[in-house]
Amino acid sequence: MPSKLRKQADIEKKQKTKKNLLDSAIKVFLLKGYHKTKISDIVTKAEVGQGTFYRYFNSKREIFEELLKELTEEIVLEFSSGNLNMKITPKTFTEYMDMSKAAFLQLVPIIDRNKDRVQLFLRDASTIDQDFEDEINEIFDQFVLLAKYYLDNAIENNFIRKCDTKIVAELIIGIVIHTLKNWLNNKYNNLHIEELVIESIKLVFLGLKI
Amino acid sequence: MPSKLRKQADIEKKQKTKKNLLDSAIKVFLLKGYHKTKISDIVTKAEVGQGTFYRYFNSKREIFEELLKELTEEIVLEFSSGNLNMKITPKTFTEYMDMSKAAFLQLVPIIDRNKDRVQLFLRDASTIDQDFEDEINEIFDQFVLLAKYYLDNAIENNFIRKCDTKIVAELIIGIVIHTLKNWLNNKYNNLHIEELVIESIKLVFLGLKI
Amino acid sequence: MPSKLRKQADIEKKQKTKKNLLDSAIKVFLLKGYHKTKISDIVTKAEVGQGTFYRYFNSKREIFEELLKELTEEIVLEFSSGNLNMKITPKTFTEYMDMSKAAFLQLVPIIDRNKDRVQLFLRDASTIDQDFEDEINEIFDQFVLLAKYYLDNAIENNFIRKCDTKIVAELIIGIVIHTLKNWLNNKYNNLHIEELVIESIKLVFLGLKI
Amino acid sequence: MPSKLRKQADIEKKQKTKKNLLDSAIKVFLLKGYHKTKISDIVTKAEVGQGTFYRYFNSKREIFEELLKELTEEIVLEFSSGNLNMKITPKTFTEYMDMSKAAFLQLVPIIDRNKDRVQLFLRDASTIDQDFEDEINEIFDQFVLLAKYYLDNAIENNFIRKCDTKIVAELIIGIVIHTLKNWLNNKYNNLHIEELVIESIKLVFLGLKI
DNA sequence: CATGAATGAGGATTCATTCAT
DNA sequence: CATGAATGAATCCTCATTCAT
Repeated sequence: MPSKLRKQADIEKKQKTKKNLLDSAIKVFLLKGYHKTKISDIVTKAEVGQGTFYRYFNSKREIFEELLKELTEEIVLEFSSGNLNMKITPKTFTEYMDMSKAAFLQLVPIIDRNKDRVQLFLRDASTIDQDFEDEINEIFDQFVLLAKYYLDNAIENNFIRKCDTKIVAELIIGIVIHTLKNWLNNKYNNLHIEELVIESIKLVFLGLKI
Repeated sequence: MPSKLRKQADIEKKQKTKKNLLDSAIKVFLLKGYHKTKISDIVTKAEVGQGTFYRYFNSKREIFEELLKELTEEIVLEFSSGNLNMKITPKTFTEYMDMSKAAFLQLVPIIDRNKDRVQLFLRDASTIDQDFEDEINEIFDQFVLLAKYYLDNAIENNFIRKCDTKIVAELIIGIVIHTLKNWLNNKYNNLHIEELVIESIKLVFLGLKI
Repeated sequence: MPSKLRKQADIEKKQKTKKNLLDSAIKVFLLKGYHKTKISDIVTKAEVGQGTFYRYFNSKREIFEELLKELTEEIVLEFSSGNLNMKITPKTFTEYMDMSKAAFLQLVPIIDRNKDRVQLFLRDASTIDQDFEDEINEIFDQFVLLAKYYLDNAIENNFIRKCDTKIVAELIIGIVIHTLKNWLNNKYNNLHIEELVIESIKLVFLGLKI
Repeated sequence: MPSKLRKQADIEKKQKTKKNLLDSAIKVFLLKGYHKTKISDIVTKAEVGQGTFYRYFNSKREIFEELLKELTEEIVLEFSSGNLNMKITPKTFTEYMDMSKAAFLQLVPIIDRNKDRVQLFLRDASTIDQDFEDEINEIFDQFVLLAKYYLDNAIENNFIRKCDTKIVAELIIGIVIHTLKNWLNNKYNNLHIEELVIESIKLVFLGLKI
């Protein structure tokens, strides 16, 4: 009986169509911006019928939501996998600095795999509605909290000078996000992101003092 | 003849109406976001007829453009007035740091006077169209260039360590903008912006080293 | 007391303003067509305020009506003055033909004085509303009736061949109007209207036969 | 798979809807005039939604344009099919006259099939914009050129008297168009168009001479 | 399940007309 | 009397969404 195979094929086809729509959506969103993008732009890009869109998503907002969800899930996964946690307890200022560098560099592959999405969310998400703005801010805040936790820890262990760790954590995340945006906008044309990370870490840890 | 007085009165009335529309627009934009704002929202807020809007602006984009223009003009004025330039040549690292602090603090009143606009542009301008995104980036770039100029100068005079001044300038502006956004979003509820500036400068100049 | 003089001056000024508006209106109507013309176009051309228009006319239709009235009155005057009537009873076919030629040539100066109006009415009047279409047709019909009267007369006197004078009268007026339109559109660039009249009369009276 | 049949059915449906809109448009245009007609009048007549109009046409002007295009194409087809050319070389003045009569009579069925359109264009087209006025004039000019060609030919063969063929051709077309307008306006209530053609030809060829 | 024609509510835009100065 | 700023009704036009095939 082919019915089972048929069903399997159907499911695969459906998943393919959905992925096709998601991929098309992100391309168009990125090019025209979320607000200027029409459903018809997405289905034209995906080369499917207008009605097909509504078999998979209820609205433009929903497909955007799903795009964001995929990204945040990947980040959360990376977080919860413990990859971002310090595995070795640093013993010196330099070790602590190197470890921080390593922590940021671990995020690079995720961002590299999701360049389009990251760029889209950094630009458009906060202008859609309050819920999205909140969600974006929550993600940022998590990074801030993580950074603060490290900073507090480092001060306790006397690796770094005393400071208002809440503010400094925000400043660090501020650097990261702005740098990321510039990099995604190809502002540092021939520069590898690793170099940016290294220079950032050096600035934060060593400052500009000779 | 009263014709001249009449005309004068008319001109003042027109300017008042236009200002009313601009003020109303910024309030509504800020509350609902540029994209969700309808012309009818603006005229309702301004308590004028729908047609009145079109006597002064051709579209929603145009009124936004004018709001941006007013802000950039004020900034450019501040720039060109030389207020942002170093007046005293610093002689030591500390003098240089203090001077930088002072430079940033000079921007604070402009931002304070234009809180709404600044917040609006940082959030919405880049999502309207490419032209706006470019314009915003151009403004940022000017600050980056200024920062780079100072950095180059400081390195030449041996006040600070050698570094890739282009990147570091971007990092500094990144800190500033992100901090600004957070502050405008009332993230640092009870914190004075001066404290943020001071902490930022300290981070950039001294790093986290003990 | 200057009050009387003042009043006189006021009246003259009013007449001047009204004439200014009428002249401006016809120019704009001719250029953009009645329907595409806005009141604002007319007052801009006349260099008066928007409100001034409404001191003299209640609507766009009314100013058009007045323009038409002036023309029809002039034509009616010419008619009633008897200028268009045969003064001499023709005695031969040739005399009759010459007389007809003269009758048409008498209309030339009126048309020449009112070129703009004639062109405007021939093009736009019938598209404004039924009343205007009727009025235009009535004018045409009067000419047709006149022509028919002459034709009947001529047949009775054995100057011309028998024919359906209603139809032929219409045909003759058709020739005249179409020729007029072409001439007003500068289709016969270097041709004097007299030549057109002569050729027309020749065609109607003599046909193409050798 | 039914996809092909489906598509076929869709295409037919679309064509039907479009035709429905075109038919409705012409009816409303004719009744209210082009300028007084609103898009909503057309869709109400066609009994479709407002948005449906915009699936097929971008504006009122565009649907009018398409109506005109259909008519001109039919005329051009008739022209190029050679039906309007002389098939038999006339040998006498009478033969030439009969042939001319036949030529005009050949146009009658086209006009009869397209009464509405012809009437619409003769009345409204020239009041829409310059482009339309030009297009209309071009069509008239083609007929003038054809008439002139015949006249030149006839003079060469000594069938008719010498004359300014350009002017006379214009005069003839003027007769035709004016007559046509009157006929379409039901001015000759009980008169068959053939009678009009015959009387016109007689006038042009034989004149009024006995 | 896929399709795309049809829909109409929502929002933008125009312009004749009013009226306070 | 002249003015032109203000008005809002009228109309255009878009596009997310539905639904019959």
